[in-house]
Amino acid sequence: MSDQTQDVHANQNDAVSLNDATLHYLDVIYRLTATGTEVANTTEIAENVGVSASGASVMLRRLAERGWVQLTRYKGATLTPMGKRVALRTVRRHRLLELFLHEVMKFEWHEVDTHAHALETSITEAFEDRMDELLNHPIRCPHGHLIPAKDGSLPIVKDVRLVDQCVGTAGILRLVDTDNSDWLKYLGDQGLKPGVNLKLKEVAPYGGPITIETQQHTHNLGRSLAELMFVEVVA
Amino acid sequence: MSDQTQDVHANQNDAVSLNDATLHYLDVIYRLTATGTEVANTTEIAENVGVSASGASVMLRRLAERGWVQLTRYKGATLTPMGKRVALRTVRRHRLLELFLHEVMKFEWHEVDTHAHALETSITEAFEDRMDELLNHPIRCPHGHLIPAKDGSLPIVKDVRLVDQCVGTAGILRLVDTDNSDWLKYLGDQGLKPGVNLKLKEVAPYGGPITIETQQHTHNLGRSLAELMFVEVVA
DNA sequence: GGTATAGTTTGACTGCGATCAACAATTTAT
DNA sequence: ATAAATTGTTGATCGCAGTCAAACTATACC
Repeated sequence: MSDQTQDVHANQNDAVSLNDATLHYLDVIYRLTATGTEVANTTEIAENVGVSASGASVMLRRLAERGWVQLTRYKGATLTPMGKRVALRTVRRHRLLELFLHEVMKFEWHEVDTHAHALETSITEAFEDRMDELLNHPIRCPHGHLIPAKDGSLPIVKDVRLVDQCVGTAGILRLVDTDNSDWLKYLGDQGLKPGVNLKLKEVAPYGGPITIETQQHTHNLGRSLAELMFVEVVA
Repeated sequence: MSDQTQDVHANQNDAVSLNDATLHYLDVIYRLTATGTEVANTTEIAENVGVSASGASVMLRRLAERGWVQLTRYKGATLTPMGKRVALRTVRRHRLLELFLHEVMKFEWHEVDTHAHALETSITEAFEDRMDELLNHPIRCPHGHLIPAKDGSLPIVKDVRLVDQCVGTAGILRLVDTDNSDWLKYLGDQGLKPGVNLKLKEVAPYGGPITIETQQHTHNLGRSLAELMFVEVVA
């Protein structure tokens, strides 16, 4: 309780009044650790934030000192529960923004990530809430990623990896798990966006292409693209 | 052409890639000098930016070194033509955002300034353009301020100060020149927003109140509020 | 098990935008 | 015209987030 206690306390509760850099790092670490991988390593983080590895290293120490991340030297970083709350708030804003940009501002689904990124740390809470209302409390962004609630909770869904299904499975495309603009544009142009009904027709062995069928077309997709797709199986 | 030439050149053309602080100062100086007053003085600027006078003084020197402002020591600052271009771009974004927040996001007219301020330095150019399209290339923000074009030009209008008109003059309210949320709320609640038809009924002498008449009501306004209002006179 | 290599951290330093305290210039009042 | 009050600038210093070069693990290979 010496002299620089003030903003630590302010921050504890509202995930909002943190600076851009902090929010950006926490967001990156969240995304890197959300997918199975237990810890995010320095180089990965540095690349995703867009700074040198040494820069990231320094910043990670700061974030650890402030209680946002759990750091094991020479190993990697994870978010503390507090850090995760903050990150989820940024993720919420990002995904709400993506949907807003798509639905209201009529941007293409492969463009929204960039613009959402520019805005995610600047919008006011009222703006966040207003988007949520306007969009009717949505659950997913245009790519199908889940939108966390303000308390950090995530909706429960039945997404499964398309490439893990057996041939003949039918389902609804729910998520295309990438923010790579080119891939999104390609898939979008083929009509492969969340909501579309599809059936798995063929899976070539040894990482080969897969064949899927929609109402209109049959598509042949390379494995790396196919691996981005998650579906809800329908009986 | 030594070693730190890069961003000076980048900035010269696109008013966009400047940091928040610079944009904020230029915006403030623009607003302070737009209304007749030839130069903006340090204290005024400091107050409007929200920093100490000494902080503003230092920053002003930096802005002068970089060619955005014309500085006369102990006198005050004005924008250079280059600085004015940049400022007008921020003003454009701010006012487009205000209208967007009002029309699309359904914020009240007294709320939009705050939220627009949070966003004005972060939006992408595409977002700016999209707002402009969506709103049909508007000319005024919700309070009636003019929206500069991307080249910095301002539409030509016939706004005149209400308090300078003689009793009996009828006109359309075009501009309420303040961003004070309380005053705006008060006037808005009375229906005194741009677009409304009104007639000047009485002007009390010695800075006393004025009386105006609209379709529905007769309003008595203190001089300071009345002075915010600009009208287009109709014959 | 010792060494090359990839990944990580440290140290010295930079730029930016602030602060406060002290000082200087300008303006106003007597 | 000088003193007092106001306004503006400077100097020292801070915190933040970055850089590069050098030093330091951790691990994988032979």
